Amino acid sequence: MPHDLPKAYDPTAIEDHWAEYWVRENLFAQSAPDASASSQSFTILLPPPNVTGNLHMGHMFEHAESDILIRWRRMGGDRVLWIPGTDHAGIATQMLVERQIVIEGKTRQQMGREAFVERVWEWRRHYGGAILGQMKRLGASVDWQREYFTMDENLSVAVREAFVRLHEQGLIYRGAYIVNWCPRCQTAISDLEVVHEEQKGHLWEIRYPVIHPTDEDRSAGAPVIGADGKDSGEFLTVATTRPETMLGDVAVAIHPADERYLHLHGKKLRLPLMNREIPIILDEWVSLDFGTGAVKVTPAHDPNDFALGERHHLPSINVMDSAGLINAEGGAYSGLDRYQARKRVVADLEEQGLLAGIKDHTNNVGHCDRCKTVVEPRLSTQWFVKIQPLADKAIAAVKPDAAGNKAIRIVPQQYEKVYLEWMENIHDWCISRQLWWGHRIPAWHCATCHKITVAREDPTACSHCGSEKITQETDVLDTWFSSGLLPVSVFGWPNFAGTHQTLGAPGRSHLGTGENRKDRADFDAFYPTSLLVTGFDILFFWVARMIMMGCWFSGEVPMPDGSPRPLAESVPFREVYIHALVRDANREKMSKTKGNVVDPIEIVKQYGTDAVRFTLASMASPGTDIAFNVARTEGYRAFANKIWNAARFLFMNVDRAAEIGITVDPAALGSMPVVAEDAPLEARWIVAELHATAARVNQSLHDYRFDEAANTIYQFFWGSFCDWYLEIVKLRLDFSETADKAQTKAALTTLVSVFEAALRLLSPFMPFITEEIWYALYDEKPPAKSIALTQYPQAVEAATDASALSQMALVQSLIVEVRALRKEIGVEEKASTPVEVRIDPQAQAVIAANSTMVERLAKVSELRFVSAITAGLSSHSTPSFDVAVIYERTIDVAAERERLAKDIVHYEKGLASAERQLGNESFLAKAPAQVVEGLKKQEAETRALLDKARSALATLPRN
RNA sequence: GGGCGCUUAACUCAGCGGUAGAGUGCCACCUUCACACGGUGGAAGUCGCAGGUUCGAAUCCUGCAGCGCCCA
Repeated sequence: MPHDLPKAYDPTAIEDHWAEYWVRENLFAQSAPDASASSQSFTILLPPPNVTGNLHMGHMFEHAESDILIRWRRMGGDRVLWIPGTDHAGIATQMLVERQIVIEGKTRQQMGREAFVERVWEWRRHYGGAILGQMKRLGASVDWQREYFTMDENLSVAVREAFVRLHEQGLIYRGAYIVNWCPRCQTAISDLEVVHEEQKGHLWEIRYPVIHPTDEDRSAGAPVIGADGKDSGEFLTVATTRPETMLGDVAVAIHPADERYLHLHGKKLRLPLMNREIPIILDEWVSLDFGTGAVKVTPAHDPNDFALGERHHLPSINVMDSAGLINAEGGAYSGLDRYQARKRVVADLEEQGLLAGIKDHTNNVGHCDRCKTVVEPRLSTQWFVKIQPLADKAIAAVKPDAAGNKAIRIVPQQYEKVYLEWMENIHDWCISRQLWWGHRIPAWHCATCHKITVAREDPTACSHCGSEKITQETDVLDTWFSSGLLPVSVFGWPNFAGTHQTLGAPGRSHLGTGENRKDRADFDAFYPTSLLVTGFDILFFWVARMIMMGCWFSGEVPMPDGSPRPLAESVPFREVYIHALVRDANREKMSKTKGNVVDPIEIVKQYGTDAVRFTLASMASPGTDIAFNVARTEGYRAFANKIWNAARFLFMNVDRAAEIGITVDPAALGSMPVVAEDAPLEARWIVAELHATAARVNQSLHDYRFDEAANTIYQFFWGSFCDWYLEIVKLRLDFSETADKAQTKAALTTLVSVFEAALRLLSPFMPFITEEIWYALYDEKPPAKSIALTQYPQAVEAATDASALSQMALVQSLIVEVRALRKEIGVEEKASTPVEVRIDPQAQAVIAANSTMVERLAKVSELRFVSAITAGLSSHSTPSFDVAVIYERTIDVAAERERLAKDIVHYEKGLASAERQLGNESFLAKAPAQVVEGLKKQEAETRALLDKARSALATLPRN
């Protein structure tokens, strides 16, 4: 029998083996069921990690939680599917490869688009998706056969179909707007890719000379305050944090009600440095309090100014090129970098006496999330999705309906508000990126009629004028455009029948052929997915986009029976579980710059995957970030070791039993253990505890309380099973000639079956060690290919043995008191002593029936039941009994006196509190009866204990 | 500026209306034939502060202080 396990558990010795085995055997692959299948499906789509990324603690945490849920559901009998994959991460990947080729002395421009993209593919084939390899090592029970990549052919088809369809629906437009522009990456980026950081800067106050009205103005009836074309000698002072943008100013705005400037209504200003006349405009958006109350308007370089410009029909003057250099529109400053230009502009203004002041000012400066370059708001032509129609559905999906039902439940619920807040204030989505790596926009510009052709198949001629002079749009789509589609695209959309038609004609007849049904079998079986597990920082990234796009496009796919798909069935997932953030031991956010990043793989190497998973699970309480501390992991490595050694103990006994012909019936394993009514107390107790534990764990997991579930199992395994049950069962495992073989066999059966069930209970949390021991338990010939494919323990109501629980509690209490007494009076560890016990008859029967337990676990040589404690130097009292240890040794009277005095204070306090409440009529009148009863009982018990402690103190010898 | 969260034993966190809990750490003793990644026992908290509601508050409400996050 290969039961000879090493004395200490070494995770590194087994984990690689099982990780490889699980992948090799494709144990977690899942296919669409045939029509007769009755099991419920439980599906999770992995929020796609960045293909350039490496696994960090946050991933490991997210994957641990997902895997626990997935393994738990799988063992619970659901048809489980967890789909892994990666995101092509446009900017990040392009940057990474660009850096590589720079080292080789090349630029992507030199290489050309096609060669560069091929180079990126090459990179991705060799190095991409390191995270997935790490997931394999960590045992994530995903279906590797379904691994996706957002640039895959089938997913690209989905992206193209989605774009074309939105375009057909009038929801995609192209226009010039202010976008966040990264001068380093040379592309537009989304609001969410901009990281704001507070920076100390300045607020420059600049005087703009007020000029006299021209003839033209005068003829229009404007007030006259001086000679034509000359400065009036008056200035309007504006405040700005970016003085260089004044080169592109087209107006200055003031609040119409601002009394300081009433006389300037209708006037013009001369823009310093550029000598351009610009109007003073009135707009209520201007804040009276900020700066001077006058705002320079630069529509091409600020989103608010752009909006102002639109309202007031002002031109936009773009003074900067894509690299952040001042262009020809910037006159004398042309060619300067934006910061050089800032210095020069300020210096020149000062020289001309137009700088009114410089104030310190802390402002939030946007940086590119990828390269940390300061983002420049820039006017450029981009592609947008008109988001409101999509957002409306996405709001409806999360908001409770009239009956209080939600198509998507967000857990914890507080994030629902955050989501709705964001979704209700959403802006049109800029989906174009000036990159080469990504899904190229399927639009063609016509050189003849200048119109745009958008098509599913690459066109050869303009759809408007037929000209063949067409060129494809160079921009690619935002990565999230493709990741947002994943919930539908991974299940085959739109590559099944009934989707190549426009809205308004949802097919019902497309399901007629068997082939079509097969095409969409995955979709029918797994959409909507059950759950998305992700961090709150992703709420607006994938979660929001998946909901918008999932609802939009799946809504067009009829239900399997041909009926229209309701909202509740068109959502991409039914629940979103938002997990906490993992921080370092000092609660600091982990970051490369701070150097406090904990590499999960390193920790795993030291402590084992199971211990790290268990740490993460046990700390995953809702609403609190995890301060990852290896001290906890050390504790759970010890836990793994404890289980390991419990297994060794078990195997040792199984082997010894086998020698005298006692074996455990395999039929006793694999389900929930039950026990005969006349079985020994510890057997009835441990089985009852197991059922209670299973019930609690299932409930906790159902509530996403990973911490409760983990701690419950920990308590059971270590506290109940190892500390008590194993110690007691040693009494029953008699392998001698004279042994009662039936008793030994029964004990062994309970021992093994409870342990086996406990392994299954623990398996989702610690898949490696449980797999290893489970195989050993079955002598390497288990009834399934993996413990992960067995049944999860489910509590049976009838197994709730309250009397076993209370009787065992009594026995445990007596043992604990005797042990404490022995310590107090200094009994040597090895010595056994008689004890006196004063106890009521009913409880005495319980103790008497289990006397061997007490004798063995408390080192008692003789149990003497008495009507009052008569012997012994020291006694302990509990509400159930008094107990004294008989031992001939002088006790430390002073210490004993101190202990008793302390007890007395404690009891007095408790008694006073109880009496105060019981003396309160309104308490008696208003508190529930059971609370009053409980308090009365407690009062009586405390009083008795107090009396006993007092008399014990009085009888102590004087010294 | 708007919103959210946190403050409980030395540390990390549960508990969220009925006389304070866990893990780690700490102290003492113990190498007992599963385990020293162990066993046994023990010490340790006026539950951030101030009001209020309640028979009763760590738990509900209000204010304050400190810490953190998100959005603008």
